Amino acid sequence: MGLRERKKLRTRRAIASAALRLFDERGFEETTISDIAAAADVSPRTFFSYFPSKDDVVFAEMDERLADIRARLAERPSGESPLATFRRVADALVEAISAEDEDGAIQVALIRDRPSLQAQALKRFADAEEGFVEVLRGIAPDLDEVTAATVMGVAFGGLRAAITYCRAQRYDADRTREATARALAIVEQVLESVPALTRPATDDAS
Amino acid sequence: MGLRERKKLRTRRAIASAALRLFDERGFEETTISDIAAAADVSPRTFFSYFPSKDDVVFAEMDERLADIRARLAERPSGESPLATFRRVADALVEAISAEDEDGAIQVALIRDRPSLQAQALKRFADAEEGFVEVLRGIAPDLDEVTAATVMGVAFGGLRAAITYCRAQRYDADRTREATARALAIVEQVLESVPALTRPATDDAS
DNA sequence: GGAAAAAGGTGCAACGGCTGCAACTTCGCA
DNA sequence: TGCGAAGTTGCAGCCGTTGCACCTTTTTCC
Repeated sequence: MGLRERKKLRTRRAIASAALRLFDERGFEETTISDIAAAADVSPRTFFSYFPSKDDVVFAEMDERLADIRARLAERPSGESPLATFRRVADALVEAISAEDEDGAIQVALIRDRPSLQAQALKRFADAEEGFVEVLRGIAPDLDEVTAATVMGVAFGGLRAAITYCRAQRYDADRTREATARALAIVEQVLESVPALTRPATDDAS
Repeated sequence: MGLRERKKLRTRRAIASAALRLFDERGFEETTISDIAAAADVSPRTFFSYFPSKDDVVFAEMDERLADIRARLAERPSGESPLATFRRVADALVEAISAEDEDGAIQVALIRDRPSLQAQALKRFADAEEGFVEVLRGIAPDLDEVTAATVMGVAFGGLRAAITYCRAQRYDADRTREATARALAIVEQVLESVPALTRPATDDAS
């Protein structure tokens, strides 16, 4: 990784953390792009070469983790059942959004309190779901498409609802893990009733 | 209903349909608030006393129907089981978003093709779900909260995924109804396995 | 090591969504 | 008929966002 890329990453992080800090101190709407740029020591114009919008900077970290998960979804051990794959992805998702550090906590509060950010968080979750549906279609091509979409909607819907609940209740990371584990137990019970999901996968190399 | 209110409603409809028509003709981003205002014969400033944002005009009709559904959710026949209530709400939801008229079709296409509008549609769906969770808490106070949220997430998640699929596939209203019926069958099978939902409701008058 | 090319940063100007404010007009009611 | 409330409008302004042209830094290739 060259000097250029390292510097870019550092700048990106600087902008994101400056933004989070300012959002926390004086509020999201009360912070302008100029403020963020000044705090991160770049020009306002430069902000937009790192993030496409002010909202997106809130999701900077989450997007990195989601990209990771998506990438790792491809490296599925051949023959693994869809259910097992889902379990892995679900665990990773829960970890991806558990706010351990200070920036994470600010981000969670921001999203919880702002409807427009909530909407964008939901969209990201839906996109993750869609990615999983694609994988599932590859694994179980005999499964009817509406059924596949519905079953994944059920799975991700349950998980999402549990996470949203934990956030609304201001659960910490530990209690969140505990609650989502219970939610996943319910969801998995559902998934186990779909035969196509528990089979070890046909594994055509499509 | 006085002259005043009738006139307001007429203006609201005029703005909404002018907007949809313009979005269809020249595109969403290419249409400005001024354009819409001119087409609806009001001042640009007035637009914002009817809709809080340009995006919201796309959801004008949907929001009316969702408000209806929410209102009717309160008039639940006493003793009806949560599952039966869900069925009613789900049917109403599917109807609420089935695009029968031309404006509806434009609206559906707009949302399908624009990520930011998709996000807002998801938010509306999530809000409907939340309303249902509140009702469920009233009906079945003995049901654990995480479980209640998860189960409703499962139900609405499945329904939402099916609807999204139909839209992506450009299904017409009939095929959408057929596909969502299948999705609902899957979802209801899940809900039937939760004892608290099939009981005719405790009906404390909370 | 140095020149050319590529990539990144910056300032400027502009557009458009959105808001507060202060008139002005219209409507409902007594 | 006249008064107060509600609705409409224009204005000025903030801010997010973008295209463009110019400059600086890094990389690449000889």
